[in-house]
Amino acid sequence: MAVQPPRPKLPPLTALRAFEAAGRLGGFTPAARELGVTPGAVTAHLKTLESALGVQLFERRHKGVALTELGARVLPDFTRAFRQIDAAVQRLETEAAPGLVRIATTQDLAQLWLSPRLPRLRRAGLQVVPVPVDGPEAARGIADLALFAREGEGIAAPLIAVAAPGLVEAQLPALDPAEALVLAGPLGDWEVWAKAAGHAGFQPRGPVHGSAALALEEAANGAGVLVIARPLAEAALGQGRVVDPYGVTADSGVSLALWPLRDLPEGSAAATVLAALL
Amino acid sequence: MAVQPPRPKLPPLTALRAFEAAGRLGGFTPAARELGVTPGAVTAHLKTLESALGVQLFERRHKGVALTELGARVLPDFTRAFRQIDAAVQRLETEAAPGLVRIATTQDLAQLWLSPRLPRLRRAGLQVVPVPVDGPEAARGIADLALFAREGEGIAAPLIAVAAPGLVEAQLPALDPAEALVLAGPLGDWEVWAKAAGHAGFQPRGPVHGSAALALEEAANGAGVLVIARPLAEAALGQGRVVDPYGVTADSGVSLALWPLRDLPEGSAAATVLAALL
DNA sequence: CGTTCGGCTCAGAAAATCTGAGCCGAGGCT
DNA sequence: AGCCTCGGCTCAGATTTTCTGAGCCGAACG
Repeated sequence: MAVQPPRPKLPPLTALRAFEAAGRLGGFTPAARELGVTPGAVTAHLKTLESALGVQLFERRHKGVALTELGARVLPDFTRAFRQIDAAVQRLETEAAPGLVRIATTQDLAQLWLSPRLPRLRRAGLQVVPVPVDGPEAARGIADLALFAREGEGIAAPLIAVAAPGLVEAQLPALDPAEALVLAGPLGDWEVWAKAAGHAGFQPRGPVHGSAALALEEAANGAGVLVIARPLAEAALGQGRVVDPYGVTADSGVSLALWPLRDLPEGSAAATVLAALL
Repeated sequence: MAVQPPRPKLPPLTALRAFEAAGRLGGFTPAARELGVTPGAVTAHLKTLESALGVQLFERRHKGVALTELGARVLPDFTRAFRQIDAAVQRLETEAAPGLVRIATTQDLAQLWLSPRLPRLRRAGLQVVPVPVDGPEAARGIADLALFAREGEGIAAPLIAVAAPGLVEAQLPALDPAEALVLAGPLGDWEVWAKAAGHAGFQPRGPVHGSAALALEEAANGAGVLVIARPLAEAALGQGRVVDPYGVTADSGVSLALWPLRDLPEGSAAATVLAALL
């Protein structure tokens, strides 16, 4: 008879969303990435949900988690339901701002690859906005297109070395480890490039940058030689801010990929932009 | 190019829920009732949503609001989507606690009408829990059945007058305005009863109670005569705690209604309870 | 046997959400 | 005209939710 505490409430939508993501992706950590929160937050949500319902949704394994039988049974319903919500939101946003195309990408790709290509699209009346996200997983529902580097097919992204024109002058600069600027990540892989250039085992010792834009700026300012994926350096090469003194190209294995994050209606602004950029 | 503030996010689910409810119910106030919050909270949600999207979803009319053309266009998608969520939650809860049946009702009905009937159901292995809510509108999604007084068909709820047995003794108590206990609301309508009893125009002056349980307790303790819907007094009459000294019955126009808040699968615990209580 | 992976816990911080009270304009009523 | 009611708005402040960050722990990997 005890009529529970004051306000009976439905389980919080945000906890349900966490359950859905964790179930679909098979873990709290990937779910956290998708939701743009820390894993601890997901843990907390699931704990809330499970204790509110008095049921276990996940089995805690030594490494990771797995849906319980009950969890697996109800998950598809939630996946469907949230997909519908996302679709409705997408539609609303599209209708709210027709002609606006959001591209989820990294700061670097936005600045060095996308930005130079936008003016032409703008002139065609398409409003394109880069949305900075940590990774493709976090792009769910917040953009129309995704642009990221990834292994496999796409826009080729071979590695080249670049340096300030002033550094080259009459002769090729010697490869000095102390002046070898490093861009972290596969888009700035010195090892691969050095091998292709016949300097296998070369150890760059210059400053390490996380940002391609900054690394490129440094190179343009004469700080040294930088290995970088060509598409990122194209604008700077075109403006003569850097040059490719060695002419050595190496395949990094990754390429730039641009893909739709949802169904793009035929002839929609997003579809047009996608076609124009490829 | 300005890459907006740090974290691009999807519109908060709770604001979307507010939009859906307001759109479906045609106003912020009814939506607030359904969501169990104040109208101000709904106003705020809609403001958030509209400014996040940069779109007007509602036209503000002098009295109330109306969906804009855009709002009306997208509303059905959201209604469908949230219905799916609710259904998924219902299913999850049912699977989490099979045999548990939640009945949304008022404190009074739970205590005076439902409670006496539960032991029999419990003996049949059905776990029935009353969920106290403000009104039927607020019951959405948090219970399986709803039990409320309302105009129209249902379990008849004629008005009778009751008093403590000690008050009656040898003769009928005179109708003393000062000892006429009042239960607020249609389930305690003195005017209707008095007219049926041939005392048209009688003005009760006793204490006014909002709670039927409390009013009945007062009557049982000899505080005076109380007009109340018979179903609420049945248990007390059966125990001899109060008696019906006048034997006058008046139709209040309202009755008790018990109805399902969602599809009840054939043979489910909720369906069984519904059948047993009617 | 050290390292990595993934989840858990806890305290504190930040943000979302809610309330309550009063305001305002329009329409209905007398 | 004057009064009342209705429904939404605003604002400050309170409350609750949600999130982070740092450290812990056990198992699997190599």
